[in-house]
Amino acid sequence: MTLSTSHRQPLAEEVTAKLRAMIHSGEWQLDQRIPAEPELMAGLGVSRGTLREAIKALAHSGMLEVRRGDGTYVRATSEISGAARRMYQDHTDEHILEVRLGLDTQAARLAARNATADDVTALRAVLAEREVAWHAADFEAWARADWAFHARVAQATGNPLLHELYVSFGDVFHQDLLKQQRKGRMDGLTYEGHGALVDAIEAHDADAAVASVNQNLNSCAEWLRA
Amino acid sequence: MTLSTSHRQPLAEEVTAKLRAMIHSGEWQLDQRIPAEPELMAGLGVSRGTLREAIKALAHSGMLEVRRGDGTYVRATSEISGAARRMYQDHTDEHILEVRLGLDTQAARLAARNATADDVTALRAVLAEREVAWHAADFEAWARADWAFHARVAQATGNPLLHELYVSFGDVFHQDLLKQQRKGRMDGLTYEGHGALVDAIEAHDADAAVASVNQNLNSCAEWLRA
DNA sequence: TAGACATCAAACGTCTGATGTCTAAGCTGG
DNA sequence: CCAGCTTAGACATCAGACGTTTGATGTCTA
Repeated sequence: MTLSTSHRQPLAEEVTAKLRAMIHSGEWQLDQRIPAEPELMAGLGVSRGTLREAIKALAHSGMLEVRRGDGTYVRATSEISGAARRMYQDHTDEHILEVRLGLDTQAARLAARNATADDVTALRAVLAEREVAWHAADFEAWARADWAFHARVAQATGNPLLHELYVSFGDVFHQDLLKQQRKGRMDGLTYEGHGALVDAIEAHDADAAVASVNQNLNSCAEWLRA
Repeated sequence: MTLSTSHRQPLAEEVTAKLRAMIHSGEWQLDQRIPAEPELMAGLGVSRGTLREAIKALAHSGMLEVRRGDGTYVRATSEISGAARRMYQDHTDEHILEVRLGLDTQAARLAARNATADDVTALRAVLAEREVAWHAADFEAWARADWAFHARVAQATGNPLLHELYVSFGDVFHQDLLKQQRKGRMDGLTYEGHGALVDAIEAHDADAAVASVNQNLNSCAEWLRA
């Protein structure tokens, strides 16, 4: 804590926090339109200007999209994923994948070092969900479970920052997966490999975990280039 | 502009962009107080509400700090470094270092694959600066050169996203290094190692580059724990 | 003279009301 | 059934006023 903020928090900040909480808690779902300004004014007991400052702040960070004449929509569930959205806009899939590979590798290494038995159990459970969705050809459920697996690995590292990054980037990556599917090029290339990763984590074998991730994502990179 | 803005961009967005440009261009320096709202209103030709929305957006992203009764100050030079500032506030040095290790490793691997002769030349130049600063006991210059080296490695990867991340996080990491120095525990542990990394990059030896980074940052991690 | 206190101007925080502009949906006539 | 028009609702912007906080200045006292 560098600055001792003796000055009390402005009202607009509180309102921003409340709106963020509404989104994060899921009360306002993704892509849903939130109530109009007058209604929110009444509900929160603040003036238009204050409310608009709060909304604009969240809009600027990418969580909300304000459509003039229409309404305001939830576009992301956290600030970081808002940044991720812009990231996706400005960079190619391959470059993003390279950065992800760096994080995935490190996550695998740390998870192998720090994962508990509960972590391993949870990982296998998510993997089972993923398999069920695969066989049911429910692509959306599969993508969700796939990302949940990666996020769970990050959680198993015991590094909250890494976990936060994965959770926050989740909906953007998820959306990207869906986009890939629309290209009609989703064969089962990442179907295997995750099981080996869990085995390596359970055995606390960091090298094997890293190797598993490398193999998995390298093939994914080739697939992107194809 | 990637998104087809069928709807015209709101005025407040334009103002936000102008303010951001003022900061990014260096016209408003770090920690400097920007002109008061009435003055900006006149200069930009917008009403106070519109101006305040723009300011608040930047404040929320961490670039500006608005101090009631005093004025508004520049606190970061980009949105990402604003996010980095908050990241530093919420997580321990060790966890941040773990994430950085993941990125540094990947940067080294990709730089070894993609670096050009010019990249290598530039890297050696930065390293020379760093050494000069070290012998001159100019810690600030050393920290700046050290980070410039890492950023240059990221640039050599040919991955603009990775480069952007390093550049944007620069001032925050730089500040962190200075904080470490204040703890009075800055011995020359990272003095060596970077030379070996450049050699590996020049030889396009990815494994050696990764090994160099691992050794370097692992010792750094131990130093943090000490 | 040095420190504590009172005062003031500047700057941001918030509220209110009015008006402009855009969007999506409903209506209408063919 | 559809194309074009109309309209209600929603956000965008402006203007003015007043409240609250802060930093600086001046003044008084020990």
